[in-house]
Amino acid sequence: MKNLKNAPAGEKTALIGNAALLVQDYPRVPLTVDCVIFGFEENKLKVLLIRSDLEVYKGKWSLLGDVVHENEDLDDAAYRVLQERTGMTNVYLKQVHTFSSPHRHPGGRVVTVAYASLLNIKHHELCITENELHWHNVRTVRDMAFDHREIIDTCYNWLQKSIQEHPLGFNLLPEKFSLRELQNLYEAILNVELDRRNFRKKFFSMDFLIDTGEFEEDVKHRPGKLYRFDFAKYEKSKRKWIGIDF
Amino acid sequence: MKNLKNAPAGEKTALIGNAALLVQDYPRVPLTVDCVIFGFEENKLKVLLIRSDLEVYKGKWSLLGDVVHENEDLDDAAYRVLQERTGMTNVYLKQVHTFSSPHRHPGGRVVTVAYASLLNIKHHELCITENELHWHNVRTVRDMAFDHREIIDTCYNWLQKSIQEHPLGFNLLPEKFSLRELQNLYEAILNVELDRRNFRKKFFSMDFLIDTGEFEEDVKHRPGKLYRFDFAKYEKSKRKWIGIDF
DNA sequence: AATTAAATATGTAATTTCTACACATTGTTT
DNA sequence: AAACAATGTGTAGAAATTACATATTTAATT
Repeated sequence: MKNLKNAPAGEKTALIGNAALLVQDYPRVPLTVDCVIFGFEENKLKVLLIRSDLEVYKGKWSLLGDVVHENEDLDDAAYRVLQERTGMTNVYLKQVHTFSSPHRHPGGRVVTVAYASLLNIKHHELCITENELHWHNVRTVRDMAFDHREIIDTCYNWLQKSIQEHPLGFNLLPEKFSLRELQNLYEAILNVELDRRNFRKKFFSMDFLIDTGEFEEDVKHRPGKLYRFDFAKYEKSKRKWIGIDF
Repeated sequence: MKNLKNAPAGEKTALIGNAALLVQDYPRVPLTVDCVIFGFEENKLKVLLIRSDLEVYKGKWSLLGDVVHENEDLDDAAYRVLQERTGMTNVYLKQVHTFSSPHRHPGGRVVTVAYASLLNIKHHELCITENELHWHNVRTVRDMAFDHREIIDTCYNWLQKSIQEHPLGFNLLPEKFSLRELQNLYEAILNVELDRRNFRKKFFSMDFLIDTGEFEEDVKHRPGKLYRFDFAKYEKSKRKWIGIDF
């Protein structure tokens, strides 16, 4: 945050009185946000993409992004993109990483801040009709514009790590869900198979699941119990976790 | 990464042929990097700070930072700052978070990307004489310029989490270290007291410590064995860790 | 109505990891 | 030689993880 040009080493340098003048001379770069919007449907982790509108990326898929406005906080910009594209507010949104490779954008230097957001596909109407807005399989989607495949990979890694430490996954499920749905979610995101019995044991022992007394409907087998996640209890209990392990 | 002004909804929009023209119209912001340089000495976690050279922050402490140059990658910028200030290269450096509050800089909007870096104070001569460059206690240092206290907090949280999952701590120690030094490091960073016997057991069971056959010198008690960390073995063994827990 | 199929629901034993603690060893200092 | 201080090691109980089997409930089938 500081740099004194032409300040001879060792010489006592005067303080800078006018900070605005200093900043005026700083190089400026175009700054954007890109949202990696994760959803969950048909037991697959999905990501929301749109067709690129750049000629050089014709036919390729692109994240939902936009330029950051003057004096706009990055979080605000990300929420704005989300609101504009999905109509949703109050969803989970998290800054993950900033990408700055000088040639990542064919139009010249553009730095972008990647946000991950998780939302329940069912709660969501793809109301915006411009371009083609689609859910894609996170692991298999190819033909991405820019460095967006790399951005998705980074955010997907972040997601895999985070859902093991925080109850983020519930943002991808309906408010009431069966244990099978929960397990499917974890298996899809972590890309592993888990033992059903141990999975249930683990979640019940954490004691954040509330039995709603209701059952699944419209399933062609024995309906499972529906649960809600007790966010209030979780918030109160947040424990500090010490466990060196690598 | 895309936004079409004045595109009537539903209307088929033409592809953009000239990406450079598009980017030309993007708003631009001053972009800096700030390095949170952690060190370890006298069993305390330290952070390297310099006096702010802004009049409004007279007497306050500031992180080591600089503007990002044209077409410069952020990682490169952070390494450059580190090199310029400490003369060190090949040290651990990691992007942690980007801070963008519109009024975080008194000179106007400046977005900064925070990097954390860990280095061994002994390997390091504070050769740069301009301003006052000092190591400060991470948890107690106050009177910080800008939002640098918040940036340090964020990076410190990142560090606490990371040293439990990755062998980063060894970058803060001499190449050969005693188990007591290692434990002191963990206790200082995590701000807890650990059981000596269980700590040793844990590290030995991970099996990444190489007994050098050498012993501490110049200690006024029974010298402890000196170990090295087996980075090569660690790299080969990186295990994928599945453990849902919150 | 009885049978089959499929998924839910639950229990238990063996293993591993974590935790709390006690004692012997080695080198320094008095 | 004795006292001291820190290193080095072991063990028993608790807790968490893992692997695996059987009963239950509902829908679909005969």
